[in-house]
Amino acid sequence: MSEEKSLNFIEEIVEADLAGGRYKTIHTRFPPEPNGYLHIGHAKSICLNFGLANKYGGKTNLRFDDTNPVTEDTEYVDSIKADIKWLGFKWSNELYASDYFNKLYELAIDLIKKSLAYVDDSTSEEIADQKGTPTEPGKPNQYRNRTIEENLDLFAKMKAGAFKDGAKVLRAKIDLANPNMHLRDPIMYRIKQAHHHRTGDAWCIYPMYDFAHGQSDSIENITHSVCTLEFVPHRPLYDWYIEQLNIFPSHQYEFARLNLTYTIMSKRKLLQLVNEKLVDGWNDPRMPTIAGLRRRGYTPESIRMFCDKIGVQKRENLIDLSLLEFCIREDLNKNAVRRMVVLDPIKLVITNYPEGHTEEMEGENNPEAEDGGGSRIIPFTKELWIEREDFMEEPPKKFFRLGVGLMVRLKSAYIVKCTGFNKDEKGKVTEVLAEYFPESRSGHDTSGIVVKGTIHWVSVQHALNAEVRLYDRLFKVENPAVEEGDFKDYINPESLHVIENALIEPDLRKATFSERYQFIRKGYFVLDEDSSEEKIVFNRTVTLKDAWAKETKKGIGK
RNA sequence: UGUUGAAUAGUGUAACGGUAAGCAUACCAGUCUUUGACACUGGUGGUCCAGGUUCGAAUCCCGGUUCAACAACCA
Repeated sequence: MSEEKSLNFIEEIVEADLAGGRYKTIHTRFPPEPNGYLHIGHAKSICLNFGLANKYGGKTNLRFDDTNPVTEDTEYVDSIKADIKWLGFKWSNELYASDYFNKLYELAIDLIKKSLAYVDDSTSEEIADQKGTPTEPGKPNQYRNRTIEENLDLFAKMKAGAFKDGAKVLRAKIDLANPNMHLRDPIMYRIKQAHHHRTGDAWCIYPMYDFAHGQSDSIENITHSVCTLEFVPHRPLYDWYIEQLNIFPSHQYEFARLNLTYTIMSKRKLLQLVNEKLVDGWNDPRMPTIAGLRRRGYTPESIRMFCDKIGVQKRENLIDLSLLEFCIREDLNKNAVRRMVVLDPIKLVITNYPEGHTEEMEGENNPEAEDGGGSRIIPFTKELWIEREDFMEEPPKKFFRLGVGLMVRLKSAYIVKCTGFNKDEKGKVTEVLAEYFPESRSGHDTSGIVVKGTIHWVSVQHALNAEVRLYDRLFKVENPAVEEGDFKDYINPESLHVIENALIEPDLRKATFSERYQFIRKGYFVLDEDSSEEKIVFNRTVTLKDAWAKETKKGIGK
């Protein structure tokens, strides 16, 4: 019945490898460097790596690529683990590149003994100079001819701490004229007198990415080492080390990283936003981090759905934020509890309703659920808060809300007809007057009146206060990464709008962190971690689609 | 001026020499509606360019164009 879903190119490779007997089972890994929080781009990689193993019955390791002690920290290790779990994936082994420091050191010695590595005393500038350019070959220096014995001795001294940072490096002896810059005697080890978050002060030499990653893959018997496109030029080096070392042949495959409109995906830039306090930490709800999306109210299901929809390919891409928004709406429409909240209130007085009387209205929790998701009680009284934008003194045609003479249904309650309004001395409307039709009560409507519009409301007497944070896109341009100048100049100054005193229906007092809410006609919301007994805080995850807003925008355009 | 990779509706992604080039989203129009939501219906819109091979090309070959990555003691 179900349509055959086509495979992505990596799945095709895996199926061919399995079918051809190259491997009996596959083994992938997710290898973050613990120097920042995971973002939605990592989610793509996580879904791919874990998804591959899940689909083909293999395993996925979580391996921290912690070979640079100066940028890494256990705070990041912890957040990364929490985020992967939250996304719904389980790793087979929790491993660290630093687990392999001894092994890697031995492999380096092996290369020295094979005359394939040497200690170089040049400064980083000298090395850069001698490397040439992509169009000009590099030149060897005097250190390239050191004897095996001398190299062995020097490398041992490097490890023992005999030299200062930068004084010497260990380099692979490959080909200074290779058109691929990565093969021009790449650095394998550098000296860093730095404290490592796991190995402490045991080491003062640390392997470079290229001398650690492939070997770590190999040690773990990773069959398919999947990474992003910028590592394509590293692949010959990845293969070279494995071949010269004669170790398990892991293979590297590359896919295009995720780019999303109106945001940035560079860890370096995200860190900058955090450090310069342009956002409220790594988990600011405007951040594209997993922690930020979680706080914003995104669900793991919605992010997985998104990753599934964007596919996996080798071409550069820039995905519409609207696709991510579609995914969360899709999920939340089915699962969010409906509640009424007035963000920008104006009072509605029902002049023919008895003073001091309260009626208990029943409102279904979720019309998308089979049974309506159950229901809750909503108190109805003579004075209600409604949304200021739901009343107009001079309503345009097709305005299905309130204006003198117009009728609407108050959601889950009565139909009312607007009879007038009052203004203050400045001309601002202070209250809207209406009459209700007693026989139009929701569920028992015998009035025969048909209205086009339904609006939400909250009883003045029963409403509670809450802070509501409305989030919008972090940047005002589609692709801040390619704009001229500083990316921070393109931050959207209106990315956060705080409503201090929104009026929420009383049932929301029971709001929980795990529940998701749809504030009827306003959007999807989630309780924020800043909430306390005294103060309720909601974050807007995403708005509802709003055809009327488009309509009015078009009107303005004319 | 080098190497490597990539070009299919606005965006993303299928089609593996034989489909009227499919799907999703976005957009437009309409139906429905006690959420101007959801749901449903219809629509606009595409193979980077030029040659060649072939009965037949998005797909193979050949030029060209455009974009991206690569010259960190970062990963």
